[in-house]
Amino acid sequence: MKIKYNLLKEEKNTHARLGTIETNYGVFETPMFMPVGTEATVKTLSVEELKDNKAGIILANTYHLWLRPGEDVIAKAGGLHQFMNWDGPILTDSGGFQVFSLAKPKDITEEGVHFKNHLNGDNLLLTPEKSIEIQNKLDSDIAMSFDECIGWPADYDYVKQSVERTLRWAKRGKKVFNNTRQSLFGIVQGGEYEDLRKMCVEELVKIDFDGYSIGGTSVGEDKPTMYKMVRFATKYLPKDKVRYLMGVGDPIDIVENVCRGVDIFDCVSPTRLARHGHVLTKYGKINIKNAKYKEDFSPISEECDCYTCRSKYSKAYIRHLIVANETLGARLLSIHNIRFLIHLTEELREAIKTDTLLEYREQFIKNYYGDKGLPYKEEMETIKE
RNA sequence: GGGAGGAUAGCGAAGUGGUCAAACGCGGCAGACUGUAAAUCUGUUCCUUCGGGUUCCAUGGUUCAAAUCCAUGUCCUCCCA
Repeated sequence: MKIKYNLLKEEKNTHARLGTIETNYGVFETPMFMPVGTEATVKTLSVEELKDNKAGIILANTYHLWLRPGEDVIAKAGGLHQFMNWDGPILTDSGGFQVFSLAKPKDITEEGVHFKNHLNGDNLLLTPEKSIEIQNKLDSDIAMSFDECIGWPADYDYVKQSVERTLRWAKRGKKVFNNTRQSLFGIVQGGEYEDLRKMCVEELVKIDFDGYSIGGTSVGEDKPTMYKMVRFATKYLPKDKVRYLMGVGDPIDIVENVCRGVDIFDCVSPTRLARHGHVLTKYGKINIKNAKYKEDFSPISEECDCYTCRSKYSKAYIRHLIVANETLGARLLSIHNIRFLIHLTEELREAIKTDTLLEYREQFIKNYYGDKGLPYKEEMETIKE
């Protein structure tokens, strides 16, 4: 069956929504943070650890799995869930982000995108049809349309023609889509231009997708610009479908964008930061490699319920592991950071239930940024309007 | 006892008359990272009141100028007895 989004409640003072999503592999609540497992693994974590972290859904990447091990291998294994031993929901990204991170402007044509295989240099062509065909075989719960993710800043004319092409690609993908167990999402592009975001939403809704995501953010823009882009999309998106903000996972961005009506987030940052020794805490991000933690034998957080903190692994020990380049360090911090973001979404859900989201936001900012204050000028208008 | 080669910043190691406060690597200290070509990348690492000061085993010497040449000493490595 296709996924089913149930809107349970809208928060009184913001655009935040409480909901659930039913899938073939269980139900999860939204807002939700989705850990990224590009290569069919959330780096360093076992599926048991993901469950323990209460991950409702995870993400894998079409581009990477296409190159290695190949979608046919995964189909033979019985699909991605079987292959990676994960019995929860999976969303596959289409390869659209790799258009931004790997392709050059000249590689992007109406037909699709020419890549150099980053593993062996082969010339490859990924098209909207090919992306969907691969995702159908991977048998994820949610497939994404193949889009052009563009950087920021980008001028209006370029964004306009790019959005129009992304819409044509979305149509082409939908046309060949043929997996009845799977849902297909459309991606809202349009840069920072409200009329383009609006037009994109309207055209996507005409095509009719099972859910909608917001793309083209966290590509170099400042935070107020990102929040504006998000609001230019959520403002026009249908309320009965889920909204997924792609690639966003800075804690403050999750709080701000939940306030603006986003239901799902994904981001590589908790795992990447973990591998580099950065730790998310209620009182801000810390770099555990700093010399001041050398003899700090206390856990990262007394309040955190993640495996790492529950087990009382000390900062000094984790620091040692990271400095010594031991994989356990990356794993303990990945567990903690992912749990931190998922726990954050749990608290946001509570605040939505009790209509106290603005208060929660204010307290969160106070704790997380302390005296430094917000890293941007407050932009309350886009929460309210 | 004889011979040969060495001693350079926390460590390893370039440099063998001026362009040297001294390449590079490691280690140290810090920073970045947002749909993962990312266990990656960047900065910094003698002292400083940022004017400058003091360095290349030690001492003495040659020279306008020495990490670099000469003498002596100390220590290290290898070879022969």
